[in-house]
Amino acid sequence: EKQHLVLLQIRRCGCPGERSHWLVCCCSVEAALADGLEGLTGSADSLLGNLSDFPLLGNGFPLHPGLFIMTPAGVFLADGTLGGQGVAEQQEPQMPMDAELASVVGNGKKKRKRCGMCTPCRRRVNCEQCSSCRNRKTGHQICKFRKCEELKKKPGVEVSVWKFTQTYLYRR
DNA sequence: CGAAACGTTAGA
DNA sequence: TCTAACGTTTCG
Ligand SMILES: [Zn+2]
Ligand SMILES: [Zn+2]
Repeated sequence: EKQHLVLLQIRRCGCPGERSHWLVCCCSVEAALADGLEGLTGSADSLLGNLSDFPLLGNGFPLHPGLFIMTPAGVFLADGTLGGQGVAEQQEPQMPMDAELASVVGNGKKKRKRCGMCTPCRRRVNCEQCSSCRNRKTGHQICKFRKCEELKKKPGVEVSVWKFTQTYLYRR
């Protein structure tokens, strides 16, 4: 099924030495309404249907469909999906990062929490013999027998593809 | 590379 | 304010 998102801000990504791409910040309709974002009052339906709710869309951002790559660090427009519309000249490279943008971008870097369900998580006593236990003062690591199986995995960059249409994004 | 040390942050 | 412990940096 489709999941609609409210577009908060679009700006050029400031990655040094990289080809430029767009950073698209969005949030759920519910979150936008709860926050009372300027210009975003009313029902979800009216939000999604009205281009004037997204002023940045009228500021040179290409409206035709493109592919977006969602990562914990933000939403990126895949290279080569714009069909050469002079993207590079359309916006200042550095816009001030407001709180909204920072929270969206920062989500990917938040500290992960133990799952609480795996066998190590359910263990409640430190063994006091593993290297983590013995080295607790300087190591700051949980007992090796209590280390969550999920946290042992790489921070796993979850990437999914989103489709862009006139005024909203939806997940395929 | 893995392990240790360090810096940091979420929660109590 | 303190503790636990994740993420990052440094070490071997
Ligand atoms: Zn232990
Ligand atoms: Zn776990």
